[in-house]
Amino acid sequence: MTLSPDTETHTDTPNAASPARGKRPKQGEPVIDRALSLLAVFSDRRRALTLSELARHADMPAPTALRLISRLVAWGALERLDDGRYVVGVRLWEVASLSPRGHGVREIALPYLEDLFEVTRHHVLLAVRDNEQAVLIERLSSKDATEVAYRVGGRAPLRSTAVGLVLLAGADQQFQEAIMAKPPEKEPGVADMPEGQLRRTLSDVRRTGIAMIRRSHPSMTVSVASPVFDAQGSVVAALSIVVPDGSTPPNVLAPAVRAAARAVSRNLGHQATVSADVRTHSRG
Amino acid sequence: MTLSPDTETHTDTPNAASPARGKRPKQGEPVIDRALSLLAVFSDRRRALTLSELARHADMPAPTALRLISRLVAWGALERLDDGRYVVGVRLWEVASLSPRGHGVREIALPYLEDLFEVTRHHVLLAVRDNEQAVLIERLSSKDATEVAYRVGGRAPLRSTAVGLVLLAGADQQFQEAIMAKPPEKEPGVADMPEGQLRRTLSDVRRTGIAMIRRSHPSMTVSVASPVFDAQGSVVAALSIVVPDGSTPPNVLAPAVRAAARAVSRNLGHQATVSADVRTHSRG
DNA sequence: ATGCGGCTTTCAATGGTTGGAATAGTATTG
DNA sequence: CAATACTATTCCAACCATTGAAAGCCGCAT
Repeated sequence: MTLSPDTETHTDTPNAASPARGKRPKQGEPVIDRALSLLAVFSDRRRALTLSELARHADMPAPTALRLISRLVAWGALERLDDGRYVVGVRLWEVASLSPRGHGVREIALPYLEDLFEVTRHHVLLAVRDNEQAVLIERLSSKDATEVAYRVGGRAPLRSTAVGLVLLAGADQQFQEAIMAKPPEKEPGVADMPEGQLRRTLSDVRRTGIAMIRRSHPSMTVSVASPVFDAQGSVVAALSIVVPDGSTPPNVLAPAVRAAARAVSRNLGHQATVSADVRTHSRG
Repeated sequence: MTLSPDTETHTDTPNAASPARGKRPKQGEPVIDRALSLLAVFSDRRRALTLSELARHADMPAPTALRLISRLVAWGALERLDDGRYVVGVRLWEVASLSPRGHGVREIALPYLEDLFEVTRHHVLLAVRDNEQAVLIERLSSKDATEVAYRVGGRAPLRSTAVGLVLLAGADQQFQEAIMAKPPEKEPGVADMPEGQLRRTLSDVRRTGIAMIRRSHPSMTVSVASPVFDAQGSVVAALSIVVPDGSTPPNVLAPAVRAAARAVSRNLGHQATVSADVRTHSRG
C-alpha cells in the first residue's frame, strides 16, 4: 500500500489503473443509508468505536463519517465518550423502546416471564422473528445459571433453536419454504436436521405448541419453547426456558412454558382455542 | 388558503405576503436531521403513525417524508403495518440494545434488581440521566403492584423523583447549578422544594447514599433510591424501589436498596469505599 | 357522481453533500 | 528527541442526491 508521495500533484491518469477506484466512486448512496450503515457497525463485540473504525467498517471517508456522526451525536443517537470513541446513545434506546415487537411484547410478557423464572430458576427467553432470524427480546437469568448462548438484542438461527423453530412454524407457508430452500445456518452444538425431519418437527410444533432442542455447545442444555399469539392468531413471539440437560425432564417443563405463553397470548388479545386451527366463533 | 393558480409562472414577490411561507422554506436542514426528527415523532402515545401524521408532526411535505421513511423501513428502523401505518422496528431496537447506558447497565443490574424485587414484591426501578432528565431503563413490577408514574423508556424530572435526585446529586457541580437556575418542572403529586431545601437534600443524598420522595399523584407512594457508581466513581445510574405509602417504613427499605445498588456498582468495577468522598489508592 | 383526504410518482431546479487535500493532534518507534 | 504512523478535524469547489409542487391514484364518505 506504500504509495510514493510525489510532491507533484500528478493525480495520475485515472483511467487505466484500477477501474474500481475512480475519482469519487462511493457517490450515489442516499445519506440516510450511510448514516444507518454507521449505526449498523455497532455489534456485541463493537460497542465503542473510534471515528476511523466507524469510517472503515462503514466503508466511507473519515470526513464524511465525521459529518454524519456529528449529527447523530447532536441528536443523541450516538454518544461520545471521554476518550473520543462513540457508543450508541440513550436517546436512540429511548425511541427504540417504543418498538411494538421489541419492548412492546416484552412489557406485556415480563410479569409472566418472571413468574416462570421464579418457579424454575432457569433461563427464561422471549424472542421475535426479524427476517430470517430470531431476535432475543428478553432473558431472565439467575446469577448462577448455566451458560447460555444468546444475549438480549442478539440473533439466533430459526432452524436450530427452540424459539426459532416456534417462530418458523408460525410463519407463513411461503416464508417457511424459502427458509428450507436455503442451506441451514451452522450452529455450534446443535445437529441440524434434514429437511424431512424439519418438516415433521414444524408440524409437530404447530400441533403441540411445543418445540424442543438439545444442544451441547456453550453447555449441555435443553430448551423448551412455546408460541405467543396476537389477537389475529398470528405467532408474534416465542417463549422458552433453558435448563441444564438432565436436570428437569422436558415433559415436566412443557406445561409450564405453554401456560406462560398462553397467559401472554391472552394479554395480547388472543382467544384461546382448543387446538391451533380451531377458531371460536363470534365474539365481541 | 385558496391561492389563485395563475397560469403564469409569476412566482410573485416572495416578500410581503406570508413571510413564513416562502417557496421552499424548509431547505437547509441536513437530511439526517430530518430523518431523525421523523423518529422523534414517535412517543408513548404515538406508537403507530400514518405517513401524513408523520409528515405533519415532523413538519415536512408528504413526498419528502415518504422518501425518508422508505429508507428507514428498508433498513429496519421502522416497520410498516398491514394497515399502512409505521412503527419503530426491531432492527432499531436491536442496535439500541447495544447502548452502554441503556441495556448495558440494565444487563449488569438485572439480577440484583430481581433479587430486590422478589424479596419486596414492589416496583424496582433503574434510571440513568440524559441531559436534564432521568430516563427509566428498567422497571420490575408484579402484576398486582400499585400504579406507578413511569414506564421503561420514559422520562422523569430530576428534581422531583427519587432517582432524579440521586442522579442530580451525582452530577458535576456545574450541571447542578444550571439545573437549579431553571424553574423546576412541574410534577403532579409532588411538592417541589425551594432551592435551599434542595441543596440540603442533595448534600444529604451524597452523604447517605439515599434519596427519598413521597408522592400522591398516580397513587400514594414512597420512593427510595440509591446511586450506582462506575469504576471511576461517577454516578451512572440510580436504583430505586417504590412502595405504597404506609406499607413498609422507608428506613427499612433503605438498607436493601443501598445494598442492591452497591452490588451493581461492584459489578461495574467500583471499589466500595467507607464514604463517597474517599477513594481507595492505587489500583490497575 | 362528486368531493375529500391520504398516498404515491414524476421531474426540473438547486443547495446540501461530498471527499481529496491540508493541518493539527497523539501515540509509537528508532 | 526526531521520525514515523496514525487519527481527528477543517476547508472548499464540484456535483449529484435531495427537494417539493404538481398531478395522478385510490378509497371512502356524501
